[in-house]
Amino acid sequence: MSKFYVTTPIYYVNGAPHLGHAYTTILADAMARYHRLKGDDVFFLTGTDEHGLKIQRAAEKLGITPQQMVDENSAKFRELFDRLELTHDRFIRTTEDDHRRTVEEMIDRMAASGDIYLGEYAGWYSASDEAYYDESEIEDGRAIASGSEVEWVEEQSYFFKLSKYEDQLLEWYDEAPDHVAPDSRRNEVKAFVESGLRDLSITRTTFSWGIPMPDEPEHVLYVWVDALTNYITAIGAFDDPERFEKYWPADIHVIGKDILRFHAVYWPAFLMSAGLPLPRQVFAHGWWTVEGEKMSKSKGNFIDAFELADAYELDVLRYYMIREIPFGNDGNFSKERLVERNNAELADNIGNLVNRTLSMSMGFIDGEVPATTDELKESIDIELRDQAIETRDGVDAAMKDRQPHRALELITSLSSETNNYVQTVQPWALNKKGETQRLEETLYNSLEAIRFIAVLLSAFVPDAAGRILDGLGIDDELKTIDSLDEWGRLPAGTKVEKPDVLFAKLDPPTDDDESDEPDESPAEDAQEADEEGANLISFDEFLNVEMRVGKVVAAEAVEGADKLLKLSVDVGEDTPRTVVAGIAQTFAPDDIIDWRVTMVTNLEPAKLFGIESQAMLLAAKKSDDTFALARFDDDVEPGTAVS
RNA sequence: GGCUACGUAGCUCAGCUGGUUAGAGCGAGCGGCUCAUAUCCGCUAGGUCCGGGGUUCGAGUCCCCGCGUAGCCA
Repeated sequence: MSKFYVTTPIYYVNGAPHLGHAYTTILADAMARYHRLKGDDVFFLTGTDEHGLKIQRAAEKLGITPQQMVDENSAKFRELFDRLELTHDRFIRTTEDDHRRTVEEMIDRMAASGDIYLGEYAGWYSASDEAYYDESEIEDGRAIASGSEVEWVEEQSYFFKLSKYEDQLLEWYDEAPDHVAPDSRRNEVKAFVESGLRDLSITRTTFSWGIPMPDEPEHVLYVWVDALTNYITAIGAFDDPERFEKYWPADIHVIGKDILRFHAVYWPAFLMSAGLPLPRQVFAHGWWTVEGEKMSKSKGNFIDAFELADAYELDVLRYYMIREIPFGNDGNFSKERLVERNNAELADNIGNLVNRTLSMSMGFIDGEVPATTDELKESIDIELRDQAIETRDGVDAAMKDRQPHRALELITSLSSETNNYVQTVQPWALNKKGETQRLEETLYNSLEAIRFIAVLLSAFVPDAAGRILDGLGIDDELKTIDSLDEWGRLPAGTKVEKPDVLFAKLDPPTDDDESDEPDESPAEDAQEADEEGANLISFDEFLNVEMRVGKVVAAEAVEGADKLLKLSVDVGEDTPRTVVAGIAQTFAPDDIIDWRVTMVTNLEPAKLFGIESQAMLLAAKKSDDTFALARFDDDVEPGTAVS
């Protein structure tokens, strides 16, 4: 019996669990279930990451302790995973005692290797991103990438000698190509390491919510040593050597691509430093978009994991998420696709196969598995058997290759083949003609094929698979992968029973459902219009443009620019706006004083010749390249809205 | 900007180290069966394999250039 240790990332408890959390954990769960089905000794770990400045600040804001806050938020994840019927063996929390001890021991070992030293850290830090930024990544006190505020931080910090492990890491990547997967991720990581590694700051003194550096209580361990170490805490590292040695190294760390570097560079280096074996594989999966759009809070298309679980049967959700995208790729979450897959593959193909076969068994042979002759004689029977065996092997290979989507594809194909078989041998015709022996043979083969399908399916759609197996009335020992070692183990005389509808058909989403979608942003509307090739904007979009009547109170030429005038325009505010307009070749400054003109007042400011223009003047360019302004009569008050 | 991938039928994608008429699923059209969740089965659809150049007896599959898309560059 071999072992299988699979982990998900531990999830940071600063928000509600969403689609992505559900996806990662469901995938890991399917792997865990598959290996249990094979009889492996499985340990499946998930949990929450609970330290850090972001938590500390969020708790302060709410007037509660960090501990209260993480207790509450961690519970949501635990609840979700129960709700999704995930089979983790431990839900770890980084605030647990054994974790603190493990981290301390980890640090001691790294220090003993001479890899930890005290230094000075200075840089631009964003608390909300929990990241430091380079000078070049900052603009106006904000990180360009995320737009979040940064502050200059200088502090003493302990460092880890990451640079020392460059060569060893590169060796590890080459030693087995699947240490980091998929290949594209491995390339990225290699390129990163090859470009040279800097030592890593691993402590902070600017906050206190974390595990203190041993003997240095002023210093708190900063995210990664703390978080990554959870993978060994959970299986008793340093506490329970026997258990640890049984499960470590992990067979696969399933992660999202955003945390690849930490898992494929820092973590192995930490382990090398501590003298521990490296994980068998770090596997980064992709992101889900939602109906073609990147999922984000600001877009309002955020899919809450609980809502997802409310909306669909667990089996359907699991099947869809695993089947839809090749593991490692990005994918698009679409209700329409989910419904399609459910209806075509689960309901019509698999569900109906089970239903029709069991119906015939009930109707033609009294619901009792017939006795079989020893050898299959008909070539079509032999083909079905061979296909079942091949599917079993193919599924196993696909799981080894980390292609769970392929495993599901193969199982569905076997179901198709079985439908085909039934269609060809026509048990209903055999029944009518009274060819009892052949009828029994064909029904037996169909039922046995269904057993293969259901056993293989039980890692992915456990509830439905369980109901099929119950319907076949077989003992537990015939529900394992081992029991698929040969064709024909379904025992004669077993009473079968037709299960309730396995997979209900779903109605395709209607336009009404679409409009139910959380608020669509103007940007999306614009994009849709583009896609349709129409140059039209919606009324809402139009309303986004704020236009007002402006009175020109001053005007002068812009030095060095022969086309520009610098204007002061009263748009009904306390102070006039400065506006730079390209109309100098048509109008002299004095011409336009006191004119009531049309201004766009919510345009983002632009700098022209060093002058910030705070609004835009509307004008028509005539065929002779002179301008005409959109003007109002003098009795219109400055600031009046134009629509 | 540098690096790395990718660009194949309406859609989603397979096509390993170059070799017979480029495949699958879904969708669409036509036909068949009736055990079944109006399910299942069969047939059909002829796509410049992003564009151009090159290597080769032969390239979707290798090389170069261009266009486009994505990811990484603490």
